[in-house]
Formats: sequence, structure tokens, C-alpha cells
Amino acid sequence: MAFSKHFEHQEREAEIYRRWEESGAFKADARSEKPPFTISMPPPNATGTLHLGHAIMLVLEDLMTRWRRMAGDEALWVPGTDHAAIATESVVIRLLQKEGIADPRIALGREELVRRIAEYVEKSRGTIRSQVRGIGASCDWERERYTMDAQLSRCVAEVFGKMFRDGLIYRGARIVNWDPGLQTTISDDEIEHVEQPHAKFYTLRYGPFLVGTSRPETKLGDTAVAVHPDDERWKEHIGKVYDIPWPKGPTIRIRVVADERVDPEFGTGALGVTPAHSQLDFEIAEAHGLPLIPIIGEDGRMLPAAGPYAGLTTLECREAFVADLEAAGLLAEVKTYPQRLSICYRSKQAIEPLIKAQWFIDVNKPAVRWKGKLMSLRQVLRDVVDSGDIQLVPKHQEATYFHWIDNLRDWCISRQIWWGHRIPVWYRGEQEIYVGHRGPGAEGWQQDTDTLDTWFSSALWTWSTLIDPELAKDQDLGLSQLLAQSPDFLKFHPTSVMETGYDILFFWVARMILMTTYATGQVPFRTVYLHGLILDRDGEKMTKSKPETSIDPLDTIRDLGADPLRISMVIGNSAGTDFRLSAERLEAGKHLVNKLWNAAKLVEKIAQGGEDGVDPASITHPVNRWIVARAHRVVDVVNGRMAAWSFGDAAEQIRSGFWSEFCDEYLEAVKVPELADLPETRAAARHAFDVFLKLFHPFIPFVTEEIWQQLGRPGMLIRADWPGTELRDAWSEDVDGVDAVLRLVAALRRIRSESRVEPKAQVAASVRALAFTDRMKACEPVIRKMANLESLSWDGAVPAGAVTAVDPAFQAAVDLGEANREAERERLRKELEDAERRLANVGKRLANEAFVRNAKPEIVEGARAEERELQGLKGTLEERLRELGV
RNA sequence: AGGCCCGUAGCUCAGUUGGUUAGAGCGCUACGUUGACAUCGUAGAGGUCAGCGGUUCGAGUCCGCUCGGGCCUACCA
Repeated sequence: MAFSKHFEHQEREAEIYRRWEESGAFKADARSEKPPFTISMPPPNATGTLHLGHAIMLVLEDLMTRWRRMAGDEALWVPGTDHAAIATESVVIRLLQKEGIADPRIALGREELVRRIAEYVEKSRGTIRSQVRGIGASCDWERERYTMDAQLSRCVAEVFGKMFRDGLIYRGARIVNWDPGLQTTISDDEIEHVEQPHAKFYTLRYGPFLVGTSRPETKLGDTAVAVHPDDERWKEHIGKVYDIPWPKGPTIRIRVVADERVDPEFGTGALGVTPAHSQLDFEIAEAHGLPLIPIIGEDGRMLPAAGPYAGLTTLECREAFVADLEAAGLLAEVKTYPQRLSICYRSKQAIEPLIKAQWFIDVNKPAVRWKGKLMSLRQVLRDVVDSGDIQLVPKHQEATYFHWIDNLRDWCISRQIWWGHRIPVWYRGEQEIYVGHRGPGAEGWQQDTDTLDTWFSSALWTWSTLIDPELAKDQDLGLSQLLAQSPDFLKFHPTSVMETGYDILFFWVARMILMTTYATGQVPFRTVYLHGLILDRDGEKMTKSKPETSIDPLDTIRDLGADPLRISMVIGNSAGTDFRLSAERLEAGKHLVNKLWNAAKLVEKIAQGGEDGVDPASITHPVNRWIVARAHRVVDVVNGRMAAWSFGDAAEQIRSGFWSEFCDEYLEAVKVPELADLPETRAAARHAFDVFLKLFHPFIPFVTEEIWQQLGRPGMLIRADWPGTELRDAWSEDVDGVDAVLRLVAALRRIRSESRVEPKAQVAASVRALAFTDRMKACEPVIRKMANLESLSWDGAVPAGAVTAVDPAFQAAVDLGEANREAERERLRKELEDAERRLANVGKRLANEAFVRNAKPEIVEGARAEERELQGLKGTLEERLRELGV
């Protein structure tokens, strides 16, 4: 089949993907004898469209999956989507509001709203599926999962029940992070901090105290003043009770307590304690048995307890209250200071800490069997990384992970939204409670109205996706039975790699470890590969407001193809590091794809009419041997880089091996008839090219597959074997000889360029081979063509007006006439100087006894060889200068 | 306040356990290109590896400090 002028990505990519999918190339077999390689795709939210964050995730996971599949593993990549509770519900509510339904929760009711959200999700999941396909993801669509699938929901309920019975889940009234906008609690990890450089800090006259606060309105709910037990300033007040009448009411009664947690250095050293609206204050209040007075409601407005301020928003109240204090002379000071405001990562609204009865996971209770011991969730989290059961890439992220564990508190898992897994708990009256996946199945029970944190179900993702859906229909099976009888779980879990952004290390990665070790007794994955953020060329987050530097993956796939997008996101990218993607990079990616396409055209031409089935090991010409050995050396290097998770590096190695060695050197060399006509050249060219095609495939799957098929190679590249390394060190004399030939060509070209020889002018060269003589002579036609020589003699004669080059393997001379004499002398002197400098360097090292004694023998031997080589070079240069009459 | 990362060519970044003359892409300069090349090729310029000190026969690489930049975490009210 004739190659088209260019790779027509728009029509070909979709067609190639269809063929892969139809051929079953993505499907993994749980009964296979091959070692498993498993990746759970981090489920993209079932809202919106694919962005570059998804793209990098898909590209990295796909290249790992394709690589391991070719390398002989039973590779399974499980795709799926997440119901993304808060994100989805708020998106749909906003849409409904735009349609004119002011308060969809009230207008539609729970059942109808959930139905509408599900409908919306179903639609956008279709969009995401096609976009994941568009990028070339070779995931097993038959195993596609969704966090709300029946068997996944079953797992959620089962785990909840198990944790409840083990006392790891409890319900309690505690300070929680309340988002008044979304009307729900959120976990500690869902809080973001925004810098407020000029926040106001007020100091109030507060009975006998001066008390500092950034939120004066909360002082309406104070029930104590806490001071440090050793603080002399306030010692006399400890234990006393004061009634403090605020100017317009209410009057609060405060007790003075001593607590170590108060920092005497901060402010006045006296802390107004607001137990109902501050975490620390709540803890102090608990320790001292202080009363709680909630003054802020869930709507973000002041409660009746706030007296005359009831009904105001917190900010309105602050303003009014401060004005009243000032009028009454109770405002001692107002200054500005930098403060970090807590906001919800989703709604970006300020968080209101308040007290609410919620469900929590206890991270400190020693109730988890792990390695024969009873540990707390926190201890297990620490142990699996400490012991190396789980490896983080890059490794320094482990420090961040441990830091997070150190600060970890009980995880609030209940949410007041409707979209999600409803808490599997039923109540009857005040006393009775039922926990389980089936429900109590009797009259008079009411299910808990809250839903679970979306990360609760995501935390089960590596294994809940592997539970057999049919099996899960049997409601009588317990969790351990579901696990023990699911073939996919048995074959593919623990998964091999979790690849995701470092920004969700805590949200998700840590939670998966926490839940999975507990629920299955296994780690969820062996390795966590964390990629960085994709930024624009200036290192800033891409936004639609900066279209000139913003890149949309869908546009790129349409305009350039998926391959250029993929390769340009991988080359130069490394784990844990943010990556700047620019139009220039995409351009370079496109050029690479184009280069590969054109090389294929030439290879096909070279290979025309030759024979199939030639064993590469039987090749004899040095140039052909050289490229075969080189290609396999690249394989060896790439294997090492891939295994070390250095995918960008691996891609770069493939790129440069292909471009410089295969294209610029080999393909140019075999254009000479002496080689082109050699039957084995067809075998060598196609063998080496196939090696590069295979190496490239995980990175740029579409164009490589298209070439593979157009060249009539057997089967599909996606299922081809990863190339071996057996010929990596073969034919070293030939390989070194051709290396010398290439250096000779480069030397001759340099002479031409430096001496301003017309590009078209053919010159006469004379060469004396000092090593690899046979090989170099065998390559004479190649040298003549690549250096554009009229004639090449091997007598080594140096005419009077020649310009020369010396190398350990050869001396070369090009006769350019007398005019170049002086320039030649100059050049030789420079080269001699350089050789002498290097000789002095290596001589100094070898003269150093400590070096000879301590350095590794091969290093010392290398230095000796270098010294010998340089001495030879120096001699040649000096001789040549003498001939020139210096 | 604590933790982590980064500082290498004009720009973006590699540089694997310390070991010859520190690399690539893009950009730049000069030249070339009617047959694989929406181009590509050939040759070239360009770096006191942020600074200081230490360990070592040997440091871009290991250790300490300083300066500069970024990120994360926290119950300084």
C-alpha cells in the first residue's frame, strides 16, 4: 500500500482506535498465566470535559499499560468515572437555577433532584468516554466502572458496616467545617487557604481582659477566657467568673480557665473561648467542661443567642458589633495582619466552623489487623510506606505523606447533599439503629438523610472495580466472600501503579491506602507515580482568560493529532514536577510524528523487492550491523529508564536514537547503491526501524500502528512483543568501526565548512586508517557520499596545501591548495593545545597516588587508555605541524 | 511556625549509585536542500552548574550555611 504524503490523523486515529477495540487488544484475561500489570484509572469527574490534567494522566497510564502489555504482562487498565458528589450536585443545581428553578432542592425534592443529576451524569459520561478514546487510551472498556454501580455501592455499604462494627466509624457532635453556600460539611482536606494580607485584627476590652480576635462577632458566643497557667498577668483571674454585658446585649458569662494550649506570646495572652465556632476553643471547652453557645446558624446568619444581632450575616454582624463596641469605648485597637482564610476547595466560600452531629472515621483506634498486629489506621498508613510495601515516586513525596499523617485527625465522612451514597444507617425512634447494606426491611425505620463523602467510595476504587458484578447480586455474601470469589480481584489486585497528580495525594491516594488495607488486607497498589501540574509556557495555570498561552487538549487532538499531544507532554516531563506545555512543544511533537512517517516511506522504498524472514543476526555489512546493534542498545537504555519511572527520559532516548542515528546517519548511509543494493540492507533497515516503531508505540500509538500496518507487518503493533536486547553488544569491531567512520565524515564536513568549500564542490581526501582499517575501507562509498568526496585514497598522503584532521582511529587530509596553509596551522595549533591540556589533566590524575589507589580499577584503566590515546594524537599533530614548517 | 521542592546555555529542562572535554529541544549565526521530510540537513556560537564553606584522590551530583523562587500543612485566637 502506498503511503499518503502525511499521516492523516483526523481520519486515521479514530479508525485505528476502532480496530484496536474491536480486536480485543485492550481486554485483559483473568485466567492468563502472564504476570498481572494493573492500573486503576483515576476516575475523571462525571461532569465537564477533558482537560490537560486528565490528558497527562491518561497519557502516562496508557504508555505504562502499552509498554507492559508488549513486554509480556497481562495488562489491565480499568477505566471509570466518579460521581463526584459535591461537584456534580452543585453543577446541576446551578444549571437548574439558570432554568429558573430558584431552589431546586425545595422545588424538586430529593428523589427528583437525584434523578435529574443522574440523568445529567449519564450524558456527560458519554462525552468523557469518547474523549478518553480520542487520546488513545488502551483501557478495558468492558470493565468500565462507575462509583454508583450496584456492586461498587455494595462495597461502600459493606465497608461502612464493617467499620461501624469495629468501632472505627462513629457518630458524634463535633466542630465541623460547614460550607454555608453548599449547605454541607466538608473534610479537613477539602479546605483551601487563601492569603489575606490585610485582615483586620481587633483587640477588645473584655471585662478585666484585653482579648484579640479577627472575628469579633464570635465573641457573642464566648463562654470562657483561657490563659496560660504560667502567665503572671492573668494568674489572679483564673477560676473566676465574670458577666460581660455587651453594649447592646447579650450579656455573656465567662469563666477564666488555665490551659497549656494558649500561647502567652500571642496578642494579650488572653484567649476568648468560643466553643461552638472554633476547633481549638471547642477542645478547650471540652477539657474544662464549659458550656457551648451556638450563635451562627447553618445559613451563615446570627442565631437568636446573638441578641440584637440575630438574623444578620456574620459580616453584617461584625460591622455592627464593632461599631457598637467602639461607641462604648470597648474597642482597644484595630490593626491589620496577614491571615489565611479557610475556604471550600469546591465552592470557594468561607468555611464556618460549627458544631454538628456527624459521622467520623476514627484514625487512632487500634482496631485494624495488619501484619499480625492490631494497629490504628494511622499506624497502618505509616507502616506501608515506611516498610516499602508502597513506593512513592518521586520519593521525596513520602516526607509530605508522613507529615500529613502526623497531622491527621478523624475524618468527617457525612455530607448534607443528596447526590452520593446514602449513609447505610436506619433509625427507629430514639434508641434503635440499624447498619447494613440491605436496610432493616421493616416498618417504622428512617434512613439517615446524609450521604457519604465522595472520597469514601473513591477510596475503594482499586478493588471495588474488580468485584464481580454478577457475584455482587447475591445479597447474602459478605465482603470477604465477594473478594475471595471475584476472579479479577484475585488476579489483578493489588494493582501495580497508581498514577495521579500530587495534588490529590491526601484526598485520594492516602484514603485508598487507609480503606483498602483495612477492608481487603492488601495494599491498593505497589507504586504511586505522582505527576505534576500542567502549566502554560510562563509557568502559570492555564485559564480561558489567557487564550494565547492556553492549550485545549481536544483542539490539539483535532488540529495536530493525539500523538503530538502525547509525546510533547511526556518528553521533558518527570515525576512530581510541574510541566510547562507550549505551542512550541506541540510543534516539536508534530515534527517528530512527521519525521517518523517520512522515515517509514523511505524504509518501505529501501525494502522494496527484498526478502522477508532474514535473521538480523546473519547480517554482515558493518553499517547494517551497526544500526541493528545501536537499535538494541537503545532498547536496553530505554528499559532502564522505563523501569526507573523516567518516561520523559526514555522518550528522549528513543527520539534521539531514531532521529540522529537511524535517520541522519543510517538512512543517509544506505542511500549509496553499494548498500542499497545489498539484500541484507532490507532486513537490517526494517529490523532496526521495527525496533524503533515498537519503542515509540507506547508514546505515540496511532502513527506507529498505522505505519506498522501499512508496512504489512503481522498482526497489530499494540500486541507485538517488546524488542529484546540480545544484539546490544554484538559485533563490537563493526560498531566501533562505523563510529570511527562517522567521526571521519564529521571531520571531513567540518573541514569543508570551516574552509568555506562550496557545498557542491567535490574534494579529494586522503585517509590513513589507524584502527578498524577493514571496516573503514568497507565503508568507503558511504564516506564518499556523506562527505561529498570526489576521490578517497587510503595512502594517507598529506599534500602540501592540505587541511587535516586527526583522531585516534584515523588521519584525514583534504587538499585545498596553498591558500589554506596559515589557517591550517592555526587550527592544528588549537587542536594541539587542546590535546595537551587534556593530557596534562589526565596525567595529573594518574600521577596522584591516592587516585590510583582509591579509584575503581576500571576508572584508572580508562584514564590510562585516554592518556595513551592523547599521546598518539599529540604526536600526530606535532608531526603534521612540522611538515607544515613550523 | 513546620515540612517539601527548585535555582545548570537566551528560554524550557535532562544529568540514574560522585569518575574523561556538563547534554537535549526550542531559539540564535552561517551555509545548503527538485525527489523520505507541512520541511529537512551540515557546521557553529553560547554555561565561573545561585553563592560560600566542608567531605573526598575526585563534587553539577554528598553535607552545612546564605541568598532567591515556588508549593504544602497547622487548633496563633
